[in-house]
Amino acid sequence: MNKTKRVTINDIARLAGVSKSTASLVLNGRGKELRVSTDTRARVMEIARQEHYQPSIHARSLSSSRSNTLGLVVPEISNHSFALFSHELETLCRDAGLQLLIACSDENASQETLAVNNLIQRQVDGLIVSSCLLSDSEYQKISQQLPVVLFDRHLGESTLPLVISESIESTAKLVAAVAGQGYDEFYFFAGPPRISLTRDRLEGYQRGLAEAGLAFNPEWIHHGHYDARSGYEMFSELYSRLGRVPQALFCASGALQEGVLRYLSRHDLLNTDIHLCSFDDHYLYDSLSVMIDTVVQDERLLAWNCFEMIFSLIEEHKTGELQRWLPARLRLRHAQGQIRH
Amino acid sequence: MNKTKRVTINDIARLAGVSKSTASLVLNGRGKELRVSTDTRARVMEIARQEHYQPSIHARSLSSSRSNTLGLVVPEISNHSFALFSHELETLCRDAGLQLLIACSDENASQETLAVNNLIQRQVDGLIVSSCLLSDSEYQKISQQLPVVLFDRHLGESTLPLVISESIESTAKLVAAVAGQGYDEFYFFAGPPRISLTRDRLEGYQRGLAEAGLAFNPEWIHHGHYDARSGYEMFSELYSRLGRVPQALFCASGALQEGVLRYLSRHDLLNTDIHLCSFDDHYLYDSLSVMIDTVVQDERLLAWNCFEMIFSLIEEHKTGELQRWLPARLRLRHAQGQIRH
DNA sequence: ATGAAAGCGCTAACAC
DNA sequence: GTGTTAGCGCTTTCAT
Repeated sequence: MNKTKRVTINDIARLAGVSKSTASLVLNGRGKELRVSTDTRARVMEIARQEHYQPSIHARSLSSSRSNTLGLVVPEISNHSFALFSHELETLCRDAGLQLLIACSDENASQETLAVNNLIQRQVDGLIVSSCLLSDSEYQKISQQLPVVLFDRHLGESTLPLVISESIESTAKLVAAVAGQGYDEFYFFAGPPRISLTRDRLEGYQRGLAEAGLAFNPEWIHHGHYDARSGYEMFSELYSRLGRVPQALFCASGALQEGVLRYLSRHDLLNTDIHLCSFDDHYLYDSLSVMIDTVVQDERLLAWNCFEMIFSLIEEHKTGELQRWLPARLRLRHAQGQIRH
Repeated sequence: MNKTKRVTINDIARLAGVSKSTASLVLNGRGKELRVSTDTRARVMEIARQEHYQPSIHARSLSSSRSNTLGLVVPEISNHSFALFSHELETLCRDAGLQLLIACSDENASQETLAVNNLIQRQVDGLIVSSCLLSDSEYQKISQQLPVVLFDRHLGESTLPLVISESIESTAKLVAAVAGQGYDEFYFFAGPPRISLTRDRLEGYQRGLAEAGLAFNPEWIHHGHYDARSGYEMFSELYSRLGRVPQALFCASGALQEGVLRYLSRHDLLNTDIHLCSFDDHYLYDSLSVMIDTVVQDERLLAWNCFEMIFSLIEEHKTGELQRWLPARLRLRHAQGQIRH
């Protein structure tokens, strides 16, 4: 690697026979309003083009103390919902001339802290986080230094800016719709009990049961982690305890549902009578032999709101409501099937 | 946002009563070998901790002309294979103290160029790209300035470092296995004809047909783009032309297969007699009512090889083979089904 | 064992 | 209209 030396603004200025600052103005497109002559502008631009001048973001960030960079922390980029969200956000950023830095916490608190610190070192202009921490105190502190928007999960009663799908009500509706079909058991798989995500979905689930008039049984509740392995294990354990598949099961996340599906397909259980439902949809669910009723989040809408919020925070615009609960849809495949036939 | 002023190395030095350079040495863990007294070291570290000192990456990159940053360009992060790959690569980078910058080209040449330039401006220490360009000349030029590793797709006969799944042979095997089951038509969906990805898979497909003794018919070949919409449309067009589903169909990518599945499920065609096969696997395929035979790429292996290669290129280690064709597996679900029952 | 000073590439206030 | 200059925060010689 014989890295050829970088072309700097100094080189351009020298070659164009102007000063650094003039070159800087022109190259930043602000030559016009600042009365640089048309000649000079053309000359500088031309030389820059010829020399393939690439401004150094680092030098720029250093002196302007803006990095034109946004940080995103998600639990897992390979989770389909987060992938869709990230993709959308990346597009929005790119169109706005910002670079998105994506980091994964792998659903792990200390890794999350590491990732966040790393992003701060890189002087991101704003931070968007789907956090797996229990308290918002860390982010409360950070948000004194730079705009922070929490998304997907709220941290306790945090007052920080937040974008999230409404989940209690939608879960309740989903669960009520399913429970109303006359089952006498209805299991619930979720991650750690203390995080808000779990609590909300649990609350929705209980409300749903109540609405449908199914008496709640605490033994139906299972807690693990928000990953496929955990879903697999919880189901495995449940299956061997019951000696059969449960009548109905709600998974609080797509990852858990994934684990359950893996178990079912490996054990040739896909055609048994189990009513699955879950938070988070997947396009392939439409093609499954087993039908899954879901709460569908709108990742584009989430991304758009996050972006809009962080952007106005950064630009210090006054902005609307700083905590937004966005609507989620239900996708009831069983019901649809019933109507069809 | 009253951004409280950033804590710099100057502040630390002042508070610790030492000079900038001493502080720098200590904070970079090189205090020991450079004979800074244990006292001083402890004092500096302690103060840095108290003040939550976060070094500025930009300042550091500016003076050291290394950014500890790697750039990744993929067509679509929301594509499951790329998501898995990115996740894996992100983990490897993080563990090595590097930040991964992910950009999407959306399968679009000019967007790809934009993304790459952007990453170069940010002074990435290396670039990993799954390119949708036709020629490698752009990357040939770039690679004179910084290490570039192409992955997932090769550009013509490019001699640039490359990590890719072997696809001709594996496609041939897959297609032969399917075609050997006595169909008399076997369609082929792919993206643009000129890119190597398409050409390889087409070659594999034709070889497979030949092996199975099925005479190739050019009308079976359909070209579109590598996205789900295109798969949907090609299938739609084919279906209405034939007036029925084709007997067998190979999709050259997971995205195309996605589009086909969407069409099938929307038109209630999932239980018809169609033999699907595709490049790229998905865990949910195990749970589908329609069985799909696939070529399975090993994203972890790909990521690991890319990382290893770019890393040694950056560090200027001598390294092994610079073009690696990694093995891909077959996942034959139909055959498995047949064995089972 | 520690400090002073130059310089990385760029921006922006202020001269001229 | 254009140039001068002083930083931005850090690394890295070279002195002491």
